[in-house]
Amino acid sequence: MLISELAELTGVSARALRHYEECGLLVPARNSSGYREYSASDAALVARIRTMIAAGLGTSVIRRYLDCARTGDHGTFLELCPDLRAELDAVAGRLDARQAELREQRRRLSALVSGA
Amino acid sequence: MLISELAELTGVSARALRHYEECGLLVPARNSSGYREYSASDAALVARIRTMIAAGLGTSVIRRYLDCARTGDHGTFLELCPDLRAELDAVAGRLDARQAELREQRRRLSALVSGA
DNA sequence: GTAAGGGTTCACACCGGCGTGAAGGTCAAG
DNA sequence: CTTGACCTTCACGCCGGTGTGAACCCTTAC
Repeated sequence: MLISELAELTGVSARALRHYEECGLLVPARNSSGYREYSASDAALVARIRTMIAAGLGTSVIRRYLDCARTGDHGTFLELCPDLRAELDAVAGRLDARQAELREQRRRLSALVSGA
Repeated sequence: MLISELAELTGVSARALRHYEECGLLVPARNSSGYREYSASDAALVARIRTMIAAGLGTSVIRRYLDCARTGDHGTFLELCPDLRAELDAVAGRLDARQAELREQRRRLSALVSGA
């Protein structure tokens, strides 16, 4: 299918799909006219990518994640990529830090509004 | 005092002080050579600005906040600027929303790490 | 032939506080 | 006069997923 079809099917913009290709997340075949030709299974891949983006992962981490998944289809593939595990932990740490930071900001803001 | 003195006194970089001037937060006098000339009371103002930045306020909101404070030195000046109150509430809302979003991201990430 | 509606590849805009040069003026000290 | 440590005003870089044109090619229908 062409890019606009996959876009409508997944609810992701064509621009985003091209972006995913730029990042090496989802590289479709090309037909004789140079048009991107997606397979039916790509819709599921897009869904996985969206989930990971929604989890706060950057495209570079997602790429490594997907590479892990591709090379380790059998069993718990995460064990095959210890670096990835560390990377995910790092992301989690950053999320937690940002969360704590936001809590602190919120506290200061409340102090300003009430006590100003 | 000159900019580097205020910078050292407050622990804020000279670049940041120039940035605050750009944003209209702290506009110092100039001496005959064009050098910024800060007054002693500016140190306290810088501290207030830092507090507000730490509370998640952007420079434009801080500017309005300071203008309010300047025009309403007597009494509870926040009442003089109902728009400002609304703006602070809006900022608080955005902080809360971002916080909820981060919590959701964190949840999804945990699901990915454990359940992948 | 041509208009319409796909597709393609750049490449800038965003958001924002500040780091970080670059190019050049000012001034006290040697 | 010169060195050096200040100061000044630009102005780009960051961080990154995506919106939004611009300029141009493919294909189908009239």
